[in-house]
Amino acid sequence: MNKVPIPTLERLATYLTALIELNCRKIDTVSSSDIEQATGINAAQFRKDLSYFGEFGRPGIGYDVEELKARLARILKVEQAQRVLLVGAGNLGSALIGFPVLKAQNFHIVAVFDNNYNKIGRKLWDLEIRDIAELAEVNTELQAQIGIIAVPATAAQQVACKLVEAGVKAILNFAPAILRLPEDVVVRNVDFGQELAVLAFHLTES
Amino acid sequence: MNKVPIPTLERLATYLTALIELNCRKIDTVSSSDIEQATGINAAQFRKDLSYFGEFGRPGIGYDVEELKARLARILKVEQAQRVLLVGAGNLGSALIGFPVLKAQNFHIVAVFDNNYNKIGRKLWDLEIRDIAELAEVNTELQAQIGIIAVPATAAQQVACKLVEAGVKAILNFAPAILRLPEDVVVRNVDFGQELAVLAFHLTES
DNA sequence: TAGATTGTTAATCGATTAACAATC
DNA sequence: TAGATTGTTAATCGATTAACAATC
Repeated sequence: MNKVPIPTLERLATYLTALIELNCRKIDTVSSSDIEQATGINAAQFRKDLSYFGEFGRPGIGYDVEELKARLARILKVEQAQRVLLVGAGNLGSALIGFPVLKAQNFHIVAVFDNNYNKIGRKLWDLEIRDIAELAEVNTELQAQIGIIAVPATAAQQVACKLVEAGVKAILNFAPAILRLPEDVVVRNVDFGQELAVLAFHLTES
Repeated sequence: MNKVPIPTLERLATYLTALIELNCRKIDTVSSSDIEQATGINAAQFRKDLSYFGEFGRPGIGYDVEELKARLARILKVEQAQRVLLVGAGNLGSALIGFPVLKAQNFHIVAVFDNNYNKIGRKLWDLEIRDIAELAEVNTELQAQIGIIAVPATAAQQVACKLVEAGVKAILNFAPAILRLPEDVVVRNVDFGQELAVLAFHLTES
C-alpha cells in the first residue's frame, strides 16, 4: 500500500459509484472491461489501480460486484460513517447539508459554524449554527476528522487554522484561496470559478 | 497554442486569482518566484505554463501584474462576460446563483430550469424557474455556451443531452454520473462525494 | 481442454523540474 | 558592467497503457 497516486484514489471512488449502480441492477460479476464500459476508464488502468491494494478478482472469471464494492468502501473508509464539521452557514453550506449524496456516501455533517452573530443560534436544517469560536471545544466531543470550508476566501486561512487546532486532519476547501497547513493535514480544493474558467478556455470566440 | 495540458489551464486560473490579489495590493511587478511564493506552484512550472501562449515577461525584471492579469483573463476568456444556463433549482442550484465568486469572475447565470411543476414559474433569487422542456427554445435567444448540471445523477445524462441540443459547448456537472457526449463538448465533473472519499482515505482508522 | 480474464511487468506517454543561454 | 530573471531545452519523474504469463 506504498504511495498510492491521487488519480488512482479518485478513480477508486468512481469505480465504487459504478459498482453500487451495478449492484442495484443485480449484476453480480463484472470483468475489467465491463468496468471500462461503465466508467470510461481503461480496463488496464482499473486492474493497475486495484493492484495497489491486493488481489480482487479471479482470472478467467472477473470480480464479484458485492465483494469488490465492500472492499473499495473499506479502502476509502466510507463503510464507517464519517463525521464532518462545516464552517460557513451561507448558501453553499446550506446546500451541502441538504445534499442527499453526502449522506448516501456515509458523510454526516454533525455541526455548523459561522462568525455572523445574526446567524449564530439559528437553525440550518436541523443543525443549530454555532459560534466559530467554540469550534475546538465542540469538537472535543464530536471528534470529527474532516472539515469543510464554505466561507469567503478572505476568511479561509483563518478558518483552516481553527479546524486544525480542533483536531481536523482533512479539509475540503471551497474558497478560492491557497491554504498553508501542517504536512499531516490533507486538503482538497474545489474552485467553481476555476472549473468554469477551464471550460471557458475551450470555447470558440463568441 | 498547440495542445495545452489541462493541469496548465487549471494553474492559469490559479495564477489569475493570485494576480488579482496582488493587483489589489498595488504590487505592479512580480517575478516567477514571487508567484511561487503566492501560489505554491513551482516557478519553472509557471514560466513553462506561460510559454504555451507566448512571451509575457522581461528577463532580469519580471512580469507586469496588470498586463499579465489582463492577458491571462483573455486566454481563459473570462474578460468577456460568459452566459451560463443552470439546470436544477434545488439547494445546490440556489447556492450557485447566490455565489458571489461566479459573478466576480464574469460568469453570469442567465436562466434556471427544472422539471418539477411545483417549482416552474417560481423565482429563484431574481430568476424565474423555467420548464426544462423550453431549454432549447430559450437558448435560441440567450445563446449561452456553458451549462451547469445540478440535478440528481439519474437525470444527469438526459439533461446533458438537452443542453447539447440547445447549443451548449461546455458543461459543469455536479451529478455523480459519467456523461456520454459528442467529442466537441467539454465536460468537467465536480463530485463532492469523491472529494470527501479521497480525503477519508488519508485518515487513520478512527 | 479451450477460452476468458486476471495481476504484473515492461513500454509508452506526458507532465514537472532543473539548467542555462539570452537579455534586460 | 554585474545581477537578476526570463523563455526554452533537456533531464527527471510519474502515470497510463499494452502485453503476456499465470490461472480459473
